[in-house]
Amino acid sequence: MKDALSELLLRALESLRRAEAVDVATPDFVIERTRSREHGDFACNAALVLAPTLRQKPRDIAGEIVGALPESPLVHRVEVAGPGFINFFLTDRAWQDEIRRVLHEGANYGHCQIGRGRPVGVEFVSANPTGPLHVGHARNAVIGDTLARLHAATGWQVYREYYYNDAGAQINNLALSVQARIKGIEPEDPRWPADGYRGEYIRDIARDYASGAAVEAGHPHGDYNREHTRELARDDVGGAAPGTTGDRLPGKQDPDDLDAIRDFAVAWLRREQDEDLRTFGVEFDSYFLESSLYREGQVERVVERIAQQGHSYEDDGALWLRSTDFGDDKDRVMRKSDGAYTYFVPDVAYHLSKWERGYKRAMTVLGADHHGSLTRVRAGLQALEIGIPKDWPEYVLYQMVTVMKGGEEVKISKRAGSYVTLRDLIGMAGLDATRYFMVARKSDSQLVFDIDLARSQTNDNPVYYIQYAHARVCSVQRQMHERSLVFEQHEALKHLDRLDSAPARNVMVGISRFPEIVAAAAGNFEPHLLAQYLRELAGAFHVWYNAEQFLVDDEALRNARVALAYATRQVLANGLGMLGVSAPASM
RNA sequence: GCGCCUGUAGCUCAAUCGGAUAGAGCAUCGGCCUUCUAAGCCGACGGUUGCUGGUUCGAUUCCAGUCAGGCGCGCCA
Repeated sequence: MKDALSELLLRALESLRRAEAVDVATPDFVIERTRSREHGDFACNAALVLAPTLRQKPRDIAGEIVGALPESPLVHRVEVAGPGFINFFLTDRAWQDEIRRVLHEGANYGHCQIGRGRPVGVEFVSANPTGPLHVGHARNAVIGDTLARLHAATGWQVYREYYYNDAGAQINNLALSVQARIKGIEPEDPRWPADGYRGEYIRDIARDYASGAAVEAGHPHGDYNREHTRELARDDVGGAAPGTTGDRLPGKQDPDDLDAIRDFAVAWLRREQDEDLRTFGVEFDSYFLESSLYREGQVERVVERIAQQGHSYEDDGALWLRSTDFGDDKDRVMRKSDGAYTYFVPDVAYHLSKWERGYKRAMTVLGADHHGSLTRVRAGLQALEIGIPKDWPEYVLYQMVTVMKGGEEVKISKRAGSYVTLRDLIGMAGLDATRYFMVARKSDSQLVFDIDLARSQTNDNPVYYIQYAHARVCSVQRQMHERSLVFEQHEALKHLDRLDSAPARNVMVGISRFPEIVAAAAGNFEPHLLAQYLRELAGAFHVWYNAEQFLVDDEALRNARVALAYATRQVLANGLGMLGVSAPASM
């Protein structure tokens, strides 16, 4: 709809330019929905934007533009208002056409081709396989998955990827912790490893290892990026290649075989994370293991390349990245004096891999507590001097989640082992509510997840409000069936002019916003716009539902109303689908 | 000390890359079920957008400063 108006304006400006009334380049105007009906349905600020360069009064310019606008069946009238806005009042026909479009396009309504099939890599969750997923990962998972769905809906070829930090000190720490448990050492024991993981799950892993139980850590689901899958197939963790059914990795029972313990523990935790994510409706196209970067020499390669480009230096026996050349506030160690690499070097190698795999657009969903690594990774990528843009990859930072229960904050601490897991959260709040809450607000504000509130499944919970609207339409459909009323869509669409009430009109206007919302939510990495919008559309529907009876005797009127109800249901279903929230037929 | 994020109604949050009269829900108070699901609807109450300046036709939005909260600043990951 916006596009149609934009087209009209561009034609008006073009004809003015030919008449030499406006001799500047097309201004960077915006067309937006008005807040108030008095100002029409859409407003455009083109005249206000042009005024300074043309050195004319905005209202005069607006008048000229309006005079040059071509006729359109969508536009009822146009007026100049306020300081120089051009306000469009649309015809009833315009809204009715949109309803026809919804019913015609069905599940595709709201989709667009902005992405033009280009590949985009969405990396999210990427939790260390050292413990169960917690509420922070839940927010990450929902934001990432929703962004992935939104990008798919806007015409991008989406690849979901999970990066496993399965190498380094923390994994060693995991192995030592499990080993201690195998040997019956408790965290209070002086022999317990320093900074060992104290969580109960360590005990579970130890028990399974000692009993010789097998663990499968494959990922037998999803559509795989074949080239990448082949690369990962050389992986040695658990012997499992993503995309295969996964190999069974039995515990060796030997308490002194630290390598075996490490592999078993990582596979065990990956399996658990996979299960949780699958339950959560989140799946990945590929899993990338940090260990593969070391094994294939990619980390070395990055360091050498940076050195070749003259962006590193040695000091105190360590190798440093001159990251201050690229906007960091201090230089960073790449290789410690003991020869080990610091964590961000494999991160750079990993992102280099993404670049080489052709992700001209890549986004990483990252908790705000890791935002420091962002500058370092980008600096490292710049230091490679291979033409990677400064702002690549794009990061979606989300602020911390605090969990409230019984009026008290539940501390999240992986080391202490006392934190609310994703599994707990879903168990308490339910899948739909958890997913909805996690994207219902901007990712850059902190989120307080009140477990008591979330589990009280009442009208406090906006997800029910939305689902209820969907279920109500389904109920109307059932009623029609019971009363042997027939809905003929083709016939109904001829009578949409009967939808002349204010509540019905608000529903139509609300529906027509959906494509704009989807495009904005995807383009700005703001999935909360969609969550918010669905609440508003459901609200408009409930108002209309209460204001007018749908199943009336007048057949033409009845069909018109049912058509609008079905269109509403379609948009709610499409939107909920993008959030990964179910759209129940009855409640 | 430096960097990033946040500050909007009693509470939880919106506000479409600077737009016109800042909107919802919850809470409080008052109404609506012989009609398609009352998990709903209608009405009332509720604001100096933390504070002070600046930029301009216009600022919750941008800039500077300031106050408050969160996160991060390691040869940890």
